[in-house]
Amino acid sequence: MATVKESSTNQLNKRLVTTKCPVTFIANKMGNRWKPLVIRELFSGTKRYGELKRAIPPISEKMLIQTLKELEVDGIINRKAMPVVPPHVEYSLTDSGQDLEAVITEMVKWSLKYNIQ
Amino acid sequence: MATVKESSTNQLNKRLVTTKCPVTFIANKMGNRWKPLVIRELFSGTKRYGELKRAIPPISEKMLIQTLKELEVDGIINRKAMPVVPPHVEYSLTDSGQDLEAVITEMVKWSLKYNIQ
DNA sequence: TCAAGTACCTACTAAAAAGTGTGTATCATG
DNA sequence: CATGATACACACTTTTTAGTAGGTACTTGA
Repeated sequence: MATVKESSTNQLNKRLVTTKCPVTFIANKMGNRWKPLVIRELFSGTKRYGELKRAIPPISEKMLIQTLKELEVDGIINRKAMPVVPPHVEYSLTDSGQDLEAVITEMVKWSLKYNIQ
Repeated sequence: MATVKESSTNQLNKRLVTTKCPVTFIANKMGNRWKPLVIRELFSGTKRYGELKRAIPPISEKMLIQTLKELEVDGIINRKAMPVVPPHVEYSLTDSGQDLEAVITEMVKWSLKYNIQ
């Protein structure tokens, strides 16, 4: 789903830093272009794939599922697929996903204080 | 220092997301491979370029100055150059840099709770 | 029977981030 | 007179991330 060269210095440093630095550890879980937006949507409750898509218009379908898959693998969200047709899939936050709210709250505070635009 | 194509969808989305999402806003300031490590070093006080380099062995000189420059541009750190030779440059956190400690504290809490390794 | 809606998958390309390697000026020291 | 230490600068390559553009299966409704 994204080929990674395990032996590169980039990967070595990434692993090194991730295991030594809690900030990087969490950043790898929630810190890319779309993850925070998806997480925020799920703070207000369980959502379907299509609902997330409509809630975040500029995201492409590829980036949306990619983001959802990574969040699922990292245990931040749950995926519940109903065996019906047309498909019906629901996403929700896990406990660790919910616990991100405290972190995000602090980030929002800082951003409001220093975001001048 | 890193050529960016302003017209790309990537950049459009980056700007869009950065202005709409406080998490992304702050992530752009402190969320890459080396920034958190540099910031952490500076939590314990002013440091010289060479001290930072020795404190974070795997970082390359290019990545270190690049990181320092970005942090300076973003107002997270101060750079104080003494007009002596050999050069003597000191880096320290600004107020907004200091204020990152609350954010980082929450991140550390989450990481300690969910970092299983 | 043809289009629309569901939740994806896959190959590909463009762009950005990270890393490598070399070079700079000035002085002190051996 | 060469070497080391200081704090960088710059061109370049590698690796990763983001985005584009197609396609899938099944069913309902017109």
